[in-house]
Amino acid sequence: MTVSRALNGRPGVAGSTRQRVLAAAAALGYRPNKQASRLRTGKPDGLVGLVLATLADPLIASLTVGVEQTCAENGARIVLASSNGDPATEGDLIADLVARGVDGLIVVPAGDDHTHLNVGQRSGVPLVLARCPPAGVVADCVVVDEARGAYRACRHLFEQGHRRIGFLGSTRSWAGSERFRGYHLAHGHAEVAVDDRMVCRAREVAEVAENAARGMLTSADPPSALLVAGPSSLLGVLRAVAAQPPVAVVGFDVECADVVPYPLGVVSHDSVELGRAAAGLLFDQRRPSAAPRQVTIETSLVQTGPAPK
Amino acid sequence: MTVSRALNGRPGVAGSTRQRVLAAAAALGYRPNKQASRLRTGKPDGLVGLVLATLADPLIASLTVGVEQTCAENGARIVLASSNGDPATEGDLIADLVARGVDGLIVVPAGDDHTHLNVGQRSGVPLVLARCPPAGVVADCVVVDEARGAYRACRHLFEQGHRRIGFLGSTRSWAGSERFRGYHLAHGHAEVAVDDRMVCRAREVAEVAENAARGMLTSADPPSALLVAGPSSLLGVLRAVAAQPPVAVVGFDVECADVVPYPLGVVSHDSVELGRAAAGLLFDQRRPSAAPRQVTIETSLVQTGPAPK
DNA sequence: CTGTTAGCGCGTTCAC
DNA sequence: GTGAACGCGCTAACAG
Repeated sequence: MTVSRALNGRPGVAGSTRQRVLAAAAALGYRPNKQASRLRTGKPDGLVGLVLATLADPLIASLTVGVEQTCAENGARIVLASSNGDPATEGDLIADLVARGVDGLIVVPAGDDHTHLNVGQRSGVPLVLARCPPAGVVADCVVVDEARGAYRACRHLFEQGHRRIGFLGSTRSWAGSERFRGYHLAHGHAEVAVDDRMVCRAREVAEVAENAARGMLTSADPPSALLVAGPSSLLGVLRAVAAQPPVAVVGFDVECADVVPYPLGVVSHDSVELGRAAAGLLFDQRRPSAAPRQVTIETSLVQTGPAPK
Repeated sequence: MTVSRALNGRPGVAGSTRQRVLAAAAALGYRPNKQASRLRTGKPDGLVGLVLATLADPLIASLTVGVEQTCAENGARIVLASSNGDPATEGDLIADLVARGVDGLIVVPAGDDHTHLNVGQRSGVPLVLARCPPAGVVADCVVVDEARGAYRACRHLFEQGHRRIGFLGSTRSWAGSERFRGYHLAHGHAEVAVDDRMVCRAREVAEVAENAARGMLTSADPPSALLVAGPSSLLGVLRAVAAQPPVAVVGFDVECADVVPYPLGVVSHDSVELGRAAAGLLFDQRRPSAAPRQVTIETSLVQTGPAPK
C-alpha cells in the first residue's frame, strides 16, 4: 500500500497524500503491527532477550540498567526472564525467546557448563554471555577482571607491609576461582609463599567462613590480612573479626560498605557499564565467522574507614 | 498441517504420526514461530509490557521480581522499558509496546497525570498502574497504603508518649501527600493539634531537610519525634540529629536500616508482593465494563536499634 | 506516484 | 486421520 510507504517514510509518495495518511493514522490511533512486519521482512525488530540467573541479586539485576540504556539508544526493547539458577529452565527460556523472535540474547548463565545455550545458536541468534566466559559454546562475553582485582588487592596489602594474607571464599564459581588465581599470582610476584592453612575454599556459608577465620586468627602464626572472595563468607568473617580492627579485610562487590562498622577494602566494578558493554556487543554486529570477542571490565579498589595498621 | 495439530497436542492425530512429528521437530530443533501464530489466531501470546519510571531506584526495580514471578507462573514474559521519569517517553513506550503486541501493560507512572496512558487503552490492552492510583485514565492499580503507614507510625509515637511530632518531606508526589494525610489523621484521632512550624513540605533535598530539622530542634518548643516522608529528607535529618538520639526518627522504605548509626523506625512494604499483585490483576482478566479495581499493599513498622526515650 | 499481486509461518475450515 | 485452500497484517516486486 501507499500507506505503508507513507508511514515508513519511504520515497515515492506525494507530499499531500503522505499528509492525509499521517493525519488519518493519528486520528485513528493506528499503529502498524510490528510482528506482521517482521514476519514479512525477516528483518530484526529490536527485541533483545535478557536471561538472568537471578533477579534477586542486586549486582546481577543492576546490569539490566545498562542493557536497557544501550537498547533504548538503539530503539530496542528487552524481554526479561529469570532462570532462577536452573540451567534447564535457562535452556527453555532461551528456546522460548528465540521462538518469540528476539534479535539477540544476553545471558547471565546459571551454571558452569553452557552447552545448552546452543539451542539459540542454531537459530542464528547472536549470543552474549555476561559475568563469565563461555564454556561449551562459542559466544561473545563480558567479564569482570576478577583475577586482577584480587591481584591488586593483594599487592596493595603487601605494600602496606602485610606478609600473611588469608583467603576465604568458594572457588567453585568462575569469579571465585579467578579471585583465587589472582591471589596466587600476587603471591608469586611478591615472592611470598602461599600457606595452605591460610586458605579456606569451602562453599559460601557464613558460619563456615566465620569458623575458618577464627581458626586462622587464633593460630600460632596468624594472618594480618584477609582476602574474602564471597559475600556470605564476608558476613562470617566480619563476625569473626568483630568491631576491633587488628586485621585488614578486603571483600568484593560490597554494597553499603561505608556503613559496615569495620574498615574495609572493597574490590568493585561498574555493573551498569557491564550491561552496556554486553548490549554493545550485540548491536555491534559480528561477522558470523569471526573469533568470539571478550570485553573485560576493570575493577577498582576502595578503602572505607581508616585502614588498620 | 498435521504437524500443527501434533505439536499443539490437538486431537485428530494418530499416535504414531504424532511421535514421528515430535521426533523430527526435536531433531531439527524446530520451534514454532509465535509471532505468526499470534498473527493468525489473534490470541494473547504471553507478553506483558512493564514500563518503569526508573530502573535506578531499587524500590521500583524490585517490583520487577514480583512481576516476573507471576508472569513465569502464567507462561508469560516481560518486555521491560524505562521512561526515565519522562511522561512523553512513557507515552511513546506504551505505543511501541502495544504495536509489539503485548497482552497487558504494567506501568509505574513518571508523572502525576496519566491521560497519555490512554494510548494503550484504545487498543484494548489492559492496563495496571503500580505505586499510584490512576489520574486521568481508568485502570486497575496496586498501591501502598502510605497514609495508614504514616498513621500507624504517629500512633506508635503517641503511645510512646510523644506529643510533638515534626513532619519533613515533599508532599508533591502521591506517596508524600498520602503520608502527610496519615500524619494529619493520626493527630486528629489523638486530639493533638498539628503545629505548622513542625512541618516542612519542601522538595526532596537533603540540605533543605537538614536545615529545617535543625530549625525545629533548636526552637523554643522542639519536637521529640520526626516523621520523615522522603529518602533525601531522611539523609538530611540524620545529619541534623547526628549520632546522639534525643529524638525519635521514623522514615519510609529505608534500605540497610540496621546499619544506619542511629535508632530508626522504618515504615516499609513488600515491593515484590506489589509486583505480584500487579501482574495478578492483569492475568485475572477483568470484564471491560467492570469498575476499576484497586489492590492495597499494607505497610509494616519496624524499629531498629534501641528506641530513644 | 499509486495500486496490484504474492507470500512470510501459522491455524482454521472443510474436503478427502 | 490427513491435507488443500485461505487469510491474519504487512511489505517486495512489479504493473499501471
